[in-house]
Amino acid sequence: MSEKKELDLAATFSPADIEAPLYQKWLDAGYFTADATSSKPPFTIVIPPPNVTGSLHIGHALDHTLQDILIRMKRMKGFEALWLPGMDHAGIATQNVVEKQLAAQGLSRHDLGREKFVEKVWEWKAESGGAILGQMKRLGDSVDWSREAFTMDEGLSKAVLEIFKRLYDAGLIYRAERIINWCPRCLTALSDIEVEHSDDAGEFVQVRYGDDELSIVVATTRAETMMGDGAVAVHPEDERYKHMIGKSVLLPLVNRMIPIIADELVDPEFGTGAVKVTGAHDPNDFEMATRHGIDMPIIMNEHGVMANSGTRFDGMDRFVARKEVVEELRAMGRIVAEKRPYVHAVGHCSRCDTTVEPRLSKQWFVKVAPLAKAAGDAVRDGRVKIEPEEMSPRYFDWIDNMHDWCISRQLWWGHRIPVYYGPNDEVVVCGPNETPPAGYTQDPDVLDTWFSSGLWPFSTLGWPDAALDVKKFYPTSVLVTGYDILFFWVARMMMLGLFAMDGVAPFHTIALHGLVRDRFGKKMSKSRGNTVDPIEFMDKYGSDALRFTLARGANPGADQALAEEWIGGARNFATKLWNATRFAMMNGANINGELPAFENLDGINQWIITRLDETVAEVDSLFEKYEFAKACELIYHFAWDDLCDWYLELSKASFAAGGESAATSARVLGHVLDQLLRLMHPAMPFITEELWCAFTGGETLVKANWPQSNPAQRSEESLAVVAQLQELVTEIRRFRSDQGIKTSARIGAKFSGLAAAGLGAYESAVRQICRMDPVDAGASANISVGKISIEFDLTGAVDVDAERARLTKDLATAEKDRQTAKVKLENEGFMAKAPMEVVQEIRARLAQTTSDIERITAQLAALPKK
RNA sequence: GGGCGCUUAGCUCAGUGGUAGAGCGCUUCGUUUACACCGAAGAUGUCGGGGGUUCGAAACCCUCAGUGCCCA
Repeated sequence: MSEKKELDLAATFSPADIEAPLYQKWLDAGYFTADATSSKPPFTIVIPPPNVTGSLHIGHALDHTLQDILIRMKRMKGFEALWLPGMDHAGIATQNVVEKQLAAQGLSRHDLGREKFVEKVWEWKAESGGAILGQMKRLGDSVDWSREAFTMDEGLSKAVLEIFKRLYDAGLIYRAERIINWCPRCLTALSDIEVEHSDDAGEFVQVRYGDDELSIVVATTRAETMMGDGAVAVHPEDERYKHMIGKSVLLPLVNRMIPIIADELVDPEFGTGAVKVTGAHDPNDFEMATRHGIDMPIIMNEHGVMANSGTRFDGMDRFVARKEVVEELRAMGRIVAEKRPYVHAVGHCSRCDTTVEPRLSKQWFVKVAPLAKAAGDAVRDGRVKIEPEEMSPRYFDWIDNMHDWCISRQLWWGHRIPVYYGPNDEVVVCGPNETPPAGYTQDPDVLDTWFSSGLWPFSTLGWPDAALDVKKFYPTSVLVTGYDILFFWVARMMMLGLFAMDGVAPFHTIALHGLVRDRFGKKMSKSRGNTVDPIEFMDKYGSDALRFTLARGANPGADQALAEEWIGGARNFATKLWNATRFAMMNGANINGELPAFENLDGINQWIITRLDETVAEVDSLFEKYEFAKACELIYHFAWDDLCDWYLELSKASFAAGGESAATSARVLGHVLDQLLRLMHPAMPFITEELWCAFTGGETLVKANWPQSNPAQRSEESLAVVAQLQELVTEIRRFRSDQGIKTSARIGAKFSGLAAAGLGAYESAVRQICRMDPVDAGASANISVGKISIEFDLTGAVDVDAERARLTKDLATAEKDRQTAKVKLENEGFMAKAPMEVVQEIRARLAQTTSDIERITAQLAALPKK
């Protein structure tokens, strides 16, 4: 006998009451702490480290939810699951924030000095980083806090020194004078990828260089840089200019003679076909100037202010100078044509949006060719898979065409470059535990943040020391991140990981998700004012609801839209589950003892177990394929439709009957609920834990076994039985609805043909769900469903018109379907070429619709005439 | 300029050859001791346009038109 449990579950699920205590329970129990000495197979995810000065936005919530789903599932599957949390020091961004704080007090970092300033940044890191940790806990992230890492930690900094030294020794790091992207506001070099191009309105002017003797018209968008011109270049085959090649022209304003050179890089179709060559301020010009040995005077200072040009423009901002230069040239009659606005691509600093100034400068670079080749090959030969695969062309485009990587930054916050210069320009690179010779001074610059985050999958595990963690958990299993940082971060980890770890890639799968957008699919941005706060949503609907909404929208590599009411929908789902569990507990659902033998169960019980098994198998396979949206969709429909709408309703008669039938249903329901809660736990950890513990008395779902499919416990027949029951019940409900009979009203009805249809055993279930009492005679209306007919004893008048309208509509549908099937079967091509099972299906459809038509026609005829 | 996507119900999106789907929204009815954060019933689509392949196309091919992203 099943005993009824005392219910200690409130009628409505209140996330706020359970979430924080449950998270604390998990922490106290140490469930998330991975054991490097375990014999279990490892499953590792390193978190994409959020920027320490930021806060988690909705995109992080998505990213973390997906990782937590994988980690929790693998942990339940018996893996030694490690989800390693941490943060990134985010050089420029963080330094900017702290400098802004200082500026509010009227101070600059130079007022403090390097050491004091860095101290300040650490203080800010402690404050800001703490907020992020709190947010992660709210989300329920099952990360191993004992291994929390920060890119500026001692161990991770050691990894930076080690890898720098190794790369340098391998000839893959070098120092050179090159054109780099310079941000005149951040006062630092930037890598290509930290520059964002946008189409801006500029100007395009054609300027006559030269004098009476020889002149040539060049086209430019940056007139102010003419002070730094070293030559004029034309295409070698350009007939217009061929005769000028090798001669010199007068550079106006500066009054210097510069040569006319020929270079294939010049596009004769563009502008006038003649371009100025400003080697120190343009990457293409730099290439040409280098090839031809042309002077490259630097005519701007680090702030983007004209300097050392020897003209009156010195001291002017570059944009002011541009205007003034054009004005003066115009006054001189040297402007041949002007186009304004001229829309062209202009680079901006990705951190502060200042227009980037290409600048000749001595910097440290990583020679990427061999690293990028290895990183590309790892994906090409299948050692690393990109999910979804359609994203890999982007990866190849990027990695196969990468320029050398400028890694020095003129900042104070970051890993200081471990290079020391001697009195005679000797260069010494120091690895960990190495000290430079006396009298050497260290390079003042720091390294690009991505240099250290590129080491993340192994620096966090204790590398370069022979740490237990590296052995156990490297390579990591899967990297989950947004496609927007495929180049920034993922490519870097691939290159540095393969280099440092002897060709072993840092992960076997890169699972990419998309961006979270607003309800209309528009990108979220502060300027649009359509950003949302994940914490606010968690406060209102609970973490589980937010997580489920995000996971349910996460199709691989695709952006997803998000609207608040959809989170409300997920909250409703949580409440539904809550109440289903309450119902189950009220009716004695349990997991005590063996499940009754499958073959002894009735169709309804077999059916729900079959459906459960199908769902378990499919959800498992979908999660393994990073198909989060589809997996969640299946869970949702199994729980709500199959379990709540049908199984619970169909079982009510059984529970009401008591005795053995109630006991069996209680045991089956207990099993299904137990397994379902396990299956849902990775996506909705809080509510499932709360319900499961209350219901089973168990300790935790975190460490519970993941449901396993058992195809032996499936019955095709039960699927057919319940499909028939559903059709029957739906037809009766439709009749009741059409007749305006309240759902709550009990009516008399008599079945015939139930046994013949194989549903004899389920009469009480149908009566319960349709609220129909047995009655012998006195039928005032009847309907039929297949071979079954139901006579209703309606006290009031039957609404004949409503009934006729419905039957007429059904008849039309059936006739249309029958016609479609008939046309197909009469089509010789179809009969000759369509596969057997398709033909069979259409034949069955023809038979079905034919009998439907007969039945409906008879019912219509039996209706009282008006 | 190059590359990659997308266009399916009012909105956001699934759906890779066999009678068009989901969530939210909408209409009607309803407090039946799990649940009104609910239940039942219902309406809604020339699957962007045009060609082609096929017995059969939302799906495959071509083309046009919109639109988004990445790179230059």
